[in-house]
Amino acid sequence: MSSASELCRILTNANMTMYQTGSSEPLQPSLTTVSLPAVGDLLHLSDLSSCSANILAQWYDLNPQYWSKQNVLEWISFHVERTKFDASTLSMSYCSTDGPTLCQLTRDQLLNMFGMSLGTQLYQSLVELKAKYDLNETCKLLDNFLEEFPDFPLLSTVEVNEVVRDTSYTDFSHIFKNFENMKPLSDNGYESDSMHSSSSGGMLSFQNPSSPESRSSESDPEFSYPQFTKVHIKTERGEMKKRGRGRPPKLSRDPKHFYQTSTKSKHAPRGTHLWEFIRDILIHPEQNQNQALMKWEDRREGVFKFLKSEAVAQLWGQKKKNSSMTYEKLSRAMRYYYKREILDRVDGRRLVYKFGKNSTGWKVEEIELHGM
DNA sequence: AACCCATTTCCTGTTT
DNA sequence: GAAACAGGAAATGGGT
Repeated sequence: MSSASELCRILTNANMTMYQTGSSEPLQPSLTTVSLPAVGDLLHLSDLSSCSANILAQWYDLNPQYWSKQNVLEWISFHVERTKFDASTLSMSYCSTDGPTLCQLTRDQLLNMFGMSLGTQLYQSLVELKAKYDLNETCKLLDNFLEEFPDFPLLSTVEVNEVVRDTSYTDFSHIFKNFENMKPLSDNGYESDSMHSSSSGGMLSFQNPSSPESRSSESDPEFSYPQFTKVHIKTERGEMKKRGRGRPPKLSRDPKHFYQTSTKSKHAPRGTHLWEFIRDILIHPEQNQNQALMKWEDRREGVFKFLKSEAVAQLWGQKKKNSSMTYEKLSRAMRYYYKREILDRVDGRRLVYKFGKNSTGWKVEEIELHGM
């Protein structure tokens, strides 16, 4: 195989790995701009960019493909605690499984087994972890390639970041940007199956899940903010001054809960605004686990309706890592879109909205044109 | 650091 | 009366 086709194959595989989910906005870095971190740093980088960097669990440092049953169990336990999932509702019929079997499960299978909330969480985590190790392997291939073809002409177009190759580097932001963009999940978290389905019937066990209460969620920096009630916030702030209107500070900013996060990517995934999230639910209804969350009222006109408003809000909250999202709050954001003409008002019809002239990507022709 | 943007949060009042 | 809708006000947090 020629060096050019070899490089092409490596990058194609990498792209397929990272974009296989058909995200609505796959920010595809071009060959001319992609920054390639040195292989030796890759795992480290993905650790840093992962929100679970502080979890030194064995499973976290291992490709899911190689997980033992115990690793799988630890991983599930971790997510049960993280989502404060009521473990007692889990069916014990899901017997133990090892990593290879787990990796064969489809998203639907996971959702069937663990439900919408935990299932989605597990699926996302699994896809991310798989991608993390797949990316690592891709870079190994690339490093080998670079050694083998040091004078490959296309290399002048590839930006290999020297700062990263230098162990004294300090700034990862540019890499995080790329890595963030390369996230395997579609932004909405209900992407089509990227884990190939196979025979396995999805046998997972939950022998001894630690109860959700047994440990504080502080173990996960990303989910370190406990659920405070309105009362709590009011009391806490009321001592300083009367709780004004507006948004209270996020607890994750509290240093007590925000330890060791200086290396974590500080920005939420970009590129998906609320209206895009809504649009994607509408144009990919098959990705909602047969939940009819929304529907078109008038496809041509862009009129749509929320069927399960709170479920959509929860999904939006999940995406924004905000478990307290509600339809009431989501709808306020929707109403702000009227002024910007991203949405047009639909009077007199509850839960019905209409895309405006400043929204894109929802028209049938657009979708067909761009293969969305 | 300061500013902007896109929300998020809260709230009061109105409509369905 | 409950659920939505409206929209003001203020706050957050990522990005520049």
